[in-house]
Amino acid sequence: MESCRSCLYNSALFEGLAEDELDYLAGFTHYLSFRKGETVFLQGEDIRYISFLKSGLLKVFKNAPEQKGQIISIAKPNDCVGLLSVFSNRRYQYSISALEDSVIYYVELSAVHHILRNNGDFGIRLLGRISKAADLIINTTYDIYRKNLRGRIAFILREFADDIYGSDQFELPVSRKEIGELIGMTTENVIRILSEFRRDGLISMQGKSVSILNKALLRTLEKFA
Amino acid sequence: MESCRSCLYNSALFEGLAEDELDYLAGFTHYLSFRKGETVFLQGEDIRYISFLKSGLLKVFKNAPEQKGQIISIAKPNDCVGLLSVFSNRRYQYSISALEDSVIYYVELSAVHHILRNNGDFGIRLLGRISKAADLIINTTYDIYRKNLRGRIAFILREFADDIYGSDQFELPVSRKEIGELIGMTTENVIRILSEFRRDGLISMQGKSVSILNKALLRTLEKFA
DNA sequence: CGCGGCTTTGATGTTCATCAAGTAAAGTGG
DNA sequence: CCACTTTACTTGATGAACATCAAAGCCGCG
Repeated sequence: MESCRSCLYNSALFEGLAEDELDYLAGFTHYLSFRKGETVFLQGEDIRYISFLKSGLLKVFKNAPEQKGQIISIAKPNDCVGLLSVFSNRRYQYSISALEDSVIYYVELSAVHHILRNNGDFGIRLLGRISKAADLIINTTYDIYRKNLRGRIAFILREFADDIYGSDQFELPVSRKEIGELIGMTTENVIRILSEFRRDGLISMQGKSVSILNKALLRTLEKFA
Repeated sequence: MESCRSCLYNSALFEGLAEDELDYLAGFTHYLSFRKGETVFLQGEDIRYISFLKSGLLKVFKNAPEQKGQIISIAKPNDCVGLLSVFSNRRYQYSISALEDSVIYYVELSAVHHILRNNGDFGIRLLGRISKAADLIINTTYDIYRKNLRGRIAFILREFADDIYGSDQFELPVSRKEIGELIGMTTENVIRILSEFRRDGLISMQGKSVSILNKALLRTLEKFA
């Protein structure tokens, strides 16, 4: 399938592979579309694919019995979802659902294993990518929990603006409650501090629309609060 | 060097390698001893080896400018130290120092790369180990920050007993301050809660000697507090 | 139309960090 | 080896940060 072939080619994960290797993988690749809100897979399901997000936005979370701080990360296009689980567990350690309409490509794990066996350099690059992903999650987690609540909100606002939307104006793809789960605070305090930021002229906001007005101050808050 | 050869053979990291591959790696392996308190390496140093702990106990930490929550983990024998950084960064992202007298084996990274290039299955196993290590750190970190202070102390006491020493009586290898850095709380509160646990008959303790007296209750605290 | 989930604000209480002050232990130099 | 300094440990008092509880408005949906 030509579209799969070109998608693999564009994916950072498979960069450096030879033409024939990409062709081989393309034969074991398909994609699925998900509507906003739909579940992609659930924690505990069997892993049979390496999956990566082509377009849209996903949330990665632990579906623990109503606990807090259960959203691990937000995946954006070209992220490999569940990469950490893929090689260490037979089953997913996280659940994934779509925050926006999304398209996900699936490459059969057995086919990736086949390439890995014959191409050690690909393995080395994959090791690098997985380590970097893990490093990032670990560092981010420690960072967030060192900050006070204002710092956490500042952090997540800047992350949406810079890393996800590339713009200081955006629509929040998540509820206040989900923001709370993402950065470890209660819904009420998320709302309180967002309101406070609006009162102080740091942001403007109505519903899920947010504009960042004073990014410099936001960055300062993120660091020193 | 025969001792290196047999050590590699016993290390879980290299299991599944052929005789000649182990021989090859042994030629690029050496070991060093560290006294309690000595620095093994510092965050920012160049990575040239895959290193694993043969005996002793290490602490893995961020040497941020006096911040809290800066100890990432405690490494015990057969753990690969800095494994997460090895494939993703040229320099260590963490510092390591010895909590007890320790012996560390070093395998030259270039030699490991050489094996990886020619043995894809080794790469797959390494991917699994790295993913598992990352998964564990991430899960543990989230777990700890969900708990209240009593739960955190209960957690770390059980971890020392079960995972590190395999006994309900042990000598703490770390100061109260370091416990605080490990589980994200102040030194004073570490002491307060340890004292409280002693008053309530959960543990007995003098100096760094600890005996766990009521493990069931400790486990309950760990879960529901 | 009414129900449930999301949002918002205020009041209250708990948990935890900070500050302070003192004792014990451990290293250091004469 | 002893005075001296520093570092670790301990307890109590205080205050700040944050969660919890409560109540009301809002919105989408069956």
